[in-house]
Amino acid sequence: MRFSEKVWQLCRKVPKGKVTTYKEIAAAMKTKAYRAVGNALNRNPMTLFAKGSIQKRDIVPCHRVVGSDGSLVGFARGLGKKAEMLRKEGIKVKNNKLVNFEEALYTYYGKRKV
DNA sequence: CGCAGTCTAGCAC
DNA sequence: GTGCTAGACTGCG
Repeated sequence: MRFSEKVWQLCRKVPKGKVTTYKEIAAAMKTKAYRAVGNALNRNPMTLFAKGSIQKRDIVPCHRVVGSDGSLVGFARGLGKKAEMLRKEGIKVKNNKLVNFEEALYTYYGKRKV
């Protein structure tokens, strides 16, 4: 479970109006299981995991997590919903893809130089 | 476009 | 308790 918890915390670290990628999260935890990251986000956070450092009030904003391409991959609630939420946060989405992706991209390493 | 790599969670035995 | 399958992904051919 440690894995999932870490994923959620990293997700919560993402400020509003910003997004992150599975790759970044996985890299932040020194892993390469991008799939496992998404998997953890998919199953656990939605069910509210009030345990340990995780606060039930602070659910994981899984909608702020996008693919490495800045595309709205996955999301069981519906990509359209995800896009809408992101747009409300100030992130522009076009055709299930982030317009200002790199602009709104939040990295745990500080910065990412193109 | 299709296959391989990586990790966790769930189900079956 | 151990083993196999499936999955919100990514990278290479």
